[in-house]
Amino acid sequence: MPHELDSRYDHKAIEHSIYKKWEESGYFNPDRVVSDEGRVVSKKKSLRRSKLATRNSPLETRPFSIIMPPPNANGSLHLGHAVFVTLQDIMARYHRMKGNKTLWLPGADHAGFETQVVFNKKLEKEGRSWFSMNREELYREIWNFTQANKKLMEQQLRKLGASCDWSREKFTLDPDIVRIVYDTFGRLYKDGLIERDAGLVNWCPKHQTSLSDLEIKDEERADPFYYLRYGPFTIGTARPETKFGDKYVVMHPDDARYKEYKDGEQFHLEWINGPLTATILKDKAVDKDFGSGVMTITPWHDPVDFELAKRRNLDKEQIIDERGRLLSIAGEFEGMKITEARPKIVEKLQSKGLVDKVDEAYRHVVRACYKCGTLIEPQIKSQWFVRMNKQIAKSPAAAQAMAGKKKQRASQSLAEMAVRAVKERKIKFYPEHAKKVFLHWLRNLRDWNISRQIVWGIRIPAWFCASCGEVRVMNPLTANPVRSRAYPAADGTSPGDRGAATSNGTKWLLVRHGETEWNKEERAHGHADPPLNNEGRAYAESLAARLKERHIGIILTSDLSRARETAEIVARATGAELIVSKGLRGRHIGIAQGMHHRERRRLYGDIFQSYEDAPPGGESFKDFEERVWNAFRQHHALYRHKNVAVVTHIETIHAILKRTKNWDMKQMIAHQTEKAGFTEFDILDPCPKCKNDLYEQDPDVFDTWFSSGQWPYATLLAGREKRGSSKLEVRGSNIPPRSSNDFQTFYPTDVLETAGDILFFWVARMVMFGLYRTGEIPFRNVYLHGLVRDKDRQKMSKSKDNVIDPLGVAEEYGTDAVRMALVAGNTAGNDTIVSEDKIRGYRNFATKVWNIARFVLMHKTGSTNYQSPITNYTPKLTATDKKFLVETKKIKTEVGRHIERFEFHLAAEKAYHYIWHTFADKVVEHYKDRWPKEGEKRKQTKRTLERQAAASYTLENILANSLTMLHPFMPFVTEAIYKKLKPEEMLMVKPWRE
RNA sequence: GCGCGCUUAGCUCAGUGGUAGAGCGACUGUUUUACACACAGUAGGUCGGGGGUUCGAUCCCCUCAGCGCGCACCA
Repeated sequence: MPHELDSRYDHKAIEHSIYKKWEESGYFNPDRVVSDEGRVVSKKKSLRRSKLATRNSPLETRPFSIIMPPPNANGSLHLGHAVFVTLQDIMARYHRMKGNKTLWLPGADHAGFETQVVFNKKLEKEGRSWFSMNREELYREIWNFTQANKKLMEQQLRKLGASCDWSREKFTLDPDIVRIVYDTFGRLYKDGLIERDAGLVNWCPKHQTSLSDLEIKDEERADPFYYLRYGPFTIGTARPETKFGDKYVVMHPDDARYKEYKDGEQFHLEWINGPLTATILKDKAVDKDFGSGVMTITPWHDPVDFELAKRRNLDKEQIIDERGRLLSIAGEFEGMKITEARPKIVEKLQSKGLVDKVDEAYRHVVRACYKCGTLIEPQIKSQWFVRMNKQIAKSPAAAQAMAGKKKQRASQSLAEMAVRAVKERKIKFYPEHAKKVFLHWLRNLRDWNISRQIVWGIRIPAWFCASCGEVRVMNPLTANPVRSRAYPAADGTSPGDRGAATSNGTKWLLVRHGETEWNKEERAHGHADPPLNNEGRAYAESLAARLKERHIGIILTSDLSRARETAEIVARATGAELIVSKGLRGRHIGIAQGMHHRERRRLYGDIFQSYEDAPPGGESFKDFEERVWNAFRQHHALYRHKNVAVVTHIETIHAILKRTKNWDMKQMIAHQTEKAGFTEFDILDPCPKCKNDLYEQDPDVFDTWFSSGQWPYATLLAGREKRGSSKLEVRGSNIPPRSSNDFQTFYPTDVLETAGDILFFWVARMVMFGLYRTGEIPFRNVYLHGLVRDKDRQKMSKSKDNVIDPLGVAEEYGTDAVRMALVAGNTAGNDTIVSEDKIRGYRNFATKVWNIARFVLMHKTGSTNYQSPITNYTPKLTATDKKFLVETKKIKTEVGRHIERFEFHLAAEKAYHYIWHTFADKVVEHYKDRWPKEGEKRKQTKRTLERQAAASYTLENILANSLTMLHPFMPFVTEAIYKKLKPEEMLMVKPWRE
């Protein structure tokens, strides 16, 4: 019997195959136009069909687009993701049924720093760390890690019923996305909105990178506050360890207590490590009422002091290094961590009588890395900053280029552009008050540091001339190719480099040879010629692997075995041509040859540090450098258009670096050996300033939000280059070729639906970049959802063990139940409470819907269940039947209106309430009377049969409408039921208004 | 310090200028052929305190209190 239904809805048996049918139908792709019969027809044809044309009135065929916030490809989806999937899917499904050309574009984010931190935790468990890995290794491993997660995540999105267009899926590291990100960087640079500057950055001593102002969290805590005697003054500080170099003492110009002192006046004092000359400054930056009203300044490690020093052009000195240890200025405290040093410094100050008093319970706010909680140590660093408040001189070149027409706009900054768009109500916020928060933030915005000292991300497309430091910004994916060059994703530059060329297209690498027994014994080689040992050969193999992906054409090496053997191993692996050059030999050290380094330093230390003096029987550094440089220059002239690896001796590398970078001996010696062991140059068009062509690329990568901030237009433009989707074609469906103008069709997008906590991180940046590059807002509406909490209002976290795995509960109660639980009671901007009880409640509702359908199908015209003869009777609708029908349509319209107003909870609750408490409780109950009860002997007349036919018709109609209105919320169970009702059709594309 | 919210039934939350709703929970009854993942019913709130506007306020305004969040350079 065709309409036999079990009394329970078995989601497990059905969900997977339903999703598969949806996906294979191709209806997730907006390029498919749906006819009323549910078949796909070509666009031109479909418009000629009058029926379709009627339904798809101009209003309804307008496109509707949502770009999915790309989940981080570093873990599996949690309930927060399930919330966005549900809300966005509701909109997508509703608009698709309404007849809009609906695009929901999925993606994944590489999530730079976050992912590298997550990955590092994994490494730490294995006893490894990112700091002990080279760039390529680390990049490759994280690449594989994210790809695996991404795949998993896509499956999870499917499980949640996401009706997104997989053929347009994007990853933030896709080459076509990266190209656009590079382009934006270049244009911002040209417009003067991105500058490289030595600014004070938030430095995380654990992760060894700078962070933006948004990536730090404030933490209130109690620390001792020390009052120290600084000459005639008393200064207050919570950080005595930064005070070693303080030589300016500042007070407010109006402070009567210090009126006898004059700005610029100098005095001598005894300080932590001895006498010091200090200068008095009068400046309004000082708060008279705080502490003693006098402070000394540490510009290198404090934002206020930095600003003051910058404004008044004062000296700045670094006190604390990147690992959080004191530098040599600290004298006896050098090398100590600040936590360790602080009490000892205070002790010393005390012993010198310099401590006035200590306030032990001083409460203040410290800033910490938002990922690891390590205290942020401000440092001065040369980094790339986006100038948020700098006026763009003319209308932005970027927007003109993209819009293809001139946009006349007044001079304004990135922040002002965004403020204006919001104030002009071009972008609406849900909840509305988010607008105030948004504007408040924009108006207090500071420059944004986008440099990150990590590997995982899009490498900044900026090069520095190795000789004079001149900056060159270019898009390596579009710059004029001299020759094509393939960069694999794992080479540490960026996957965007694949198959692309830079303006000159070649790389020169200076790499060190493998180890010999002499190296192991720490004996100096000179021109002695021991072979590689086992470790040396193993190193050569790993070097070969590292170089293999770089398409090395030529390997230059010296004729000495250790270099030459290393080079041969690399040549075998890479297929590169080997060129042996005696000129590249290391320094000839004469009598010191074979000596232990310590011995050599003891006997000849001065000579080896000197430029002109030669050791007995050996070369002076000057002669050595000349010889190496000549050889290097000759080869460089011959092979500069090829990718070259120079496999040679560490002194040779040092000599080349010294010449290239114009170092003196001191600078060269200070250069760290391990860094020189793998030096990478790009050979570009000669530097306009100094005519040299060796460049080094900035090793930093972009803050991840710099790329995701461009997501709306990047995804839509990137899609332009690709036609069709091989992925879906493989599955045997007939997806038409990708529309070539996604950007024109779908931009600006309709809704940006995302978590409220990334309003600044993401939403604000998208608005600014969108306006800057396209001249238009990226989305018309911003809907923000809150955090998911458990029934005790607790934030879900692994440590609290209250995490609900969305896929787990979906497995147990059905995806539909989870989706309903996530949308019911979920208002814009507020946190959502989800408990298993709530999910169970909506599972019960799914069963309810199922059983309504069971009843309707049992009483359906033609059903064999009751051996109903009503098939032959024309339904004669009674007034009640009509009333019921009208009511359903009214509710359906209201549900739709709520969705359009972003009142998803009201829509869901309305549909729920109607279906359960009207349709089931009243309508179905009402119709039971039209059929004879069991055992009842009621005479079936023409009239009763007509009334039964009317009941059947009405019930079926109400069921279809109920399924329609519920489908956006509970897509699986509704589609499953609809399949029983109309086996040939698909509810997902059933017109909403039918 | 500045800004933004929240305070409604035991719990979690909706909601409206005309003296309140849902889910879960509690209690009573019911195995009636759509559904016990159900049905019928019951109890439970002076809508944080105070003041104002209004014919009328839980809803609008002011104020106080408690809670939460965001921003902020007080060394």
